Amino acid sequence: MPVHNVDIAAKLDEVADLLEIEGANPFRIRAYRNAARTLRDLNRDVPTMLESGEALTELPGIGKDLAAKIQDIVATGTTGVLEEHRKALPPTLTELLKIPGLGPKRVKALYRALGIQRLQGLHQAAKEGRLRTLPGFGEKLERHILHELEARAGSEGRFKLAVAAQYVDSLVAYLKTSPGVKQIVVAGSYRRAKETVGDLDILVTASSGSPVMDRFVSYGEVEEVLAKGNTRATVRLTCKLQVDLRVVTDKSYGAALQYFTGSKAHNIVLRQLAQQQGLKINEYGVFREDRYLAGKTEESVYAAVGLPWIQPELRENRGEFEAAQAGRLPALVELSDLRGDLHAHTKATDGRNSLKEMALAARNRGFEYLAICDHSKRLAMTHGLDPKRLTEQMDEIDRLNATLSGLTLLKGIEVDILEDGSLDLPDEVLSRLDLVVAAVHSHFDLSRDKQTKRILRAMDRPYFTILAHPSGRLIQEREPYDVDLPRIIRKARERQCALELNAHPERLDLTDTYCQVAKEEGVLVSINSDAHSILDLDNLRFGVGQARRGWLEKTDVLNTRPLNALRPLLQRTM
DNA sequence: GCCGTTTTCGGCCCGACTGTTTTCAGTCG
Repeated sequence: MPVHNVDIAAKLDEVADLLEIEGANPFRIRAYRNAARTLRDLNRDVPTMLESGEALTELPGIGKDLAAKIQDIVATGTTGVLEEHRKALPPTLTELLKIPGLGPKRVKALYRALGIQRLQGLHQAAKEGRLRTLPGFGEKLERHILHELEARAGSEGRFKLAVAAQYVDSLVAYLKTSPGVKQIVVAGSYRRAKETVGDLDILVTASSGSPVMDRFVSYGEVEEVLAKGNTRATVRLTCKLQVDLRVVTDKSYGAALQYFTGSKAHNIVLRQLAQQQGLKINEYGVFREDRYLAGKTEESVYAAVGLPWIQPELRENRGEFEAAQAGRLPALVELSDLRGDLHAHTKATDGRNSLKEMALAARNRGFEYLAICDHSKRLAMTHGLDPKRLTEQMDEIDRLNATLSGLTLLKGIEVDILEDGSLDLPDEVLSRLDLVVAAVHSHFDLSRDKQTKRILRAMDRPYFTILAHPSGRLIQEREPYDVDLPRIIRKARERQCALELNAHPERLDLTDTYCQVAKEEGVLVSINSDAHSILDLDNLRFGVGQARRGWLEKTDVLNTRPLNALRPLLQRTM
């Protein structure tokens, strides 16, 4: 059975979770977490490494013991230590750890005292007011838990785009090797670059008699075949992702692609427009009466109703039809438009790579510049920089810049915005940097008014260039903090500062709709990787997807500027 | 459980905050 690095990492994290609830040695737990992280960040497939005889013990944080366990997982899907601990405790307890406010101790208490094993039981007990009776719990925590549980209802069963992308890539590569296959494309919300996808819709054109359908259902990761006919099959993968495959004719390819890309709201409007012109659009083509008019390409489908082709990311019925009719569709920003990245970390705080490694990786990706923005001292856990260490880093950047060709490192900081809206480092220090990226990492639960004023106050500081991850949300994990973003966007215009679109797949923050607001207000957006390793630099593609959903064009994005045009935009005069 | 040894044992990032307490455990990042 093919096993992906993310799957192995999930098993190791599960061991760590269970050990934590049991109260095991914290360093042992950390060893499992470190190994999981190493595998997630790895740019090679572990099963492939094993096949070619590469030693896993060469990887950081993986010794003899963990290497053997990983081999077990690849071979059998599990390993002894995991099975043991799954017997000792209900394995569903790990679900509870995902609720902010619940750590191992409280989860254990919930289980021991109330017999709570899963989210459903937790919800019930919280509603009945039984949580507050436990030592260490109170009314406030109970309310908080209830709120978190209710906020996440409805998002179950969806996959983050970057996670789905991992499964998609190998499945598509597998299908491509089927005889007779011509075109393969993933449609649906995946193609529209939505931040999460519920299932995958794959379209294939193939010569008649191609065995692609049989190959699809016999893919090694298929857990269950839910339906299988001549032109359509549905399966569920072992990772629980549902995948539809549709085989269509060349003649219908464009119509099917349009139809299955959606969104539903977009397609309804398109079909209405067709109806008004006496046409009918379905997944087979555009028809007048029963006469086929178009459908080979998506362009031909839109052209049949008098519209230019509309980019998939815009297809949400959020004004794209009006823009298309007026000839005002945006020329959406592309990954290749980015000239650099304005937010990356190094080993100095919680990154994995050195300054030099980050610089070389950025240069390899064709960047012109990379801004090093490590954490400030307030984030003690990350070993945040104080003025002295920041100064040392600045000196190191100067030395590196003197020897590097083709890439300029910019001096920056991801400085914490403190509760009162002040910044975690003095102006005198910030003034010596090329840019200041400021971020909220604490006090997420201030009232809307306080949170908004806190950020507005920070934006008034003389050295404030970019507001990092403006809403603070973690997709499917943590709700955004309560803040008046339109007001912050207006402030950004007034103060001539930029907003970040953090491209980390768990953040994608600014969201698409606020990208649109920023664009309307004339506020520049910086698409930043927030890279904590050299591989994270590749996350920019997810940020670009979100930016495109937010209608951003090249000129709306700060880091599409070449360095000489960028520098004046980073300078603040007040 | 890993790592790096003065090679088989000791160190491994820890400070701030919250809600619960009545002096601090648990969680977060």
